[in-house]
Amino acid sequence: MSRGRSSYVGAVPILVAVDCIILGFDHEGLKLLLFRRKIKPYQGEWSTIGSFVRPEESVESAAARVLESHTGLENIFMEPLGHYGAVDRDPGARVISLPYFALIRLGKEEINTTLTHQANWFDINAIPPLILDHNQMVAAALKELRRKARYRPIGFELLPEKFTIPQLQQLYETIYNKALDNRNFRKKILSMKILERLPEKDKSTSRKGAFLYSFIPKRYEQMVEKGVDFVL
Amino acid sequence: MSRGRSSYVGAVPILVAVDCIILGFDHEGLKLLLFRRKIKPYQGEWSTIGSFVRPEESVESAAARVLESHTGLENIFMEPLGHYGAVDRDPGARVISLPYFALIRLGKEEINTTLTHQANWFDINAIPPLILDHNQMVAAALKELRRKARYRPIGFELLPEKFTIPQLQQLYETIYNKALDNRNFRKKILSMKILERLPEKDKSTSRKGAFLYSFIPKRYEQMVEKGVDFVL
DNA sequence: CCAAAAGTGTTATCGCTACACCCATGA
DNA sequence: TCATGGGTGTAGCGATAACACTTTTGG
Repeated sequence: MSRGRSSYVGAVPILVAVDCIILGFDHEGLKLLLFRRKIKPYQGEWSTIGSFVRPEESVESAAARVLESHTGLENIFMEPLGHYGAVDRDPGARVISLPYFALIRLGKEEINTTLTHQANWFDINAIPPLILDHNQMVAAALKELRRKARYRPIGFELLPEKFTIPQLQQLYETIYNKALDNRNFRKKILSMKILERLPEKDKSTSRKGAFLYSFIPKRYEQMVEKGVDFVL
Repeated sequence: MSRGRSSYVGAVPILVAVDCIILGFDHEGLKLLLFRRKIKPYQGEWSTIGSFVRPEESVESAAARVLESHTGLENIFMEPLGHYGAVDRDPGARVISLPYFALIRLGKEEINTTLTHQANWFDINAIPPLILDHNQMVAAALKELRRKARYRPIGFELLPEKFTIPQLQQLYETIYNKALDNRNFRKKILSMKILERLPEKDKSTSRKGAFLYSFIPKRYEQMVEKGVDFVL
């Protein structure tokens, strides 16, 4: 009982890390942000980005700190993704990892800020071998993304504020890896009444131009609450 | 670098606990298994059952150990349920908790074995105040159970091997807290083709008797994989 | 005027919902 | 014989899936 405030005599503390699986979407498809590891073991290899949880911060703020310090982004959609707790998963020490999965809106700016720290966006279908069990974590994140996309509208997190319906369709097609009928897609997404059509058009991808839409936050939230079976 | 095999200098280890949220189902409804806490602080108060993760065991096996040592049950359906990592959640020490949610089949035997350790089954609608953030964990477990029940067949975990359709319907009614039409329920569940009708009847609840069914494991697994929107 | 992407309707089918009565049996 | 829970069918409606052509406009 001589170890400060702890009354849990005999319990052995363990290193706890958070790892961020950062996904983004742009015209080329779904991307994963990876980093060259800065410490040993496995220094220099590709890895998701993580950090040990510090005594004075919550697990959640550790994850936010990691994301912010490597991308400059704050208030990002993040969600815990289980835990990895095998005894020998990390040869450097016994470490329990709590991965978070983050969805970010890809614009040109974000990509630049990250290129500074030995970072790179990888196409989701061409992920290199990663250290430890990180490939597993990425696979879990992808599975979770697909699950999520099915049961709730997604897009607020992965699309810019204004987007076109073809863009949204492309996002779903990328996630499901499957072509969708554009008439039915439009019908279904519009019938949810979570989109507001703006007066502007995006002419960057066609001569005709596609109308821009934005999510109606209130209705979007209602849909998330209620749950939707968005099989396409 | 004098602390053994760790190459993670400066990282501060933290106590990690697992907590088991144990749910069961019987003729009276959905139940939660709670225990009187054996250690300080909060000794004697109602709590889910937990333990610190030991250096030589994985997180998962810690959860299995806790469940086994308090109920005698092995090979139970258990699933991690996020994590609780606020700095001051436990006044005894900085502890990160990794709750697991377990579903067990309630028979008379199980109840007896647990009554020895200051344990009690509580109706899910009458949970007493629990220590720390355990009420939150229980609420999360319930929410997860409802979510699960909607998106995949459930029942393998909560029902005995042989069960009747009225029993299964009652399980869903309890989970959703909502009455269901028995014709439609039957139609839907049978159309999934995951049930096999046995030649026997259970006569314990009616003079006529209800046919016993069992799940067809293979088809059940397929359904779980594929996902179902089981809104009733 | 043409290439390229955006946008638009209809029909057939399927699954869901709502709803009420007969059946089997033990006491 | 009667009380109790178990078991069954159908019709209407709404959602989904399949399917091809017109519109716009910059070059």
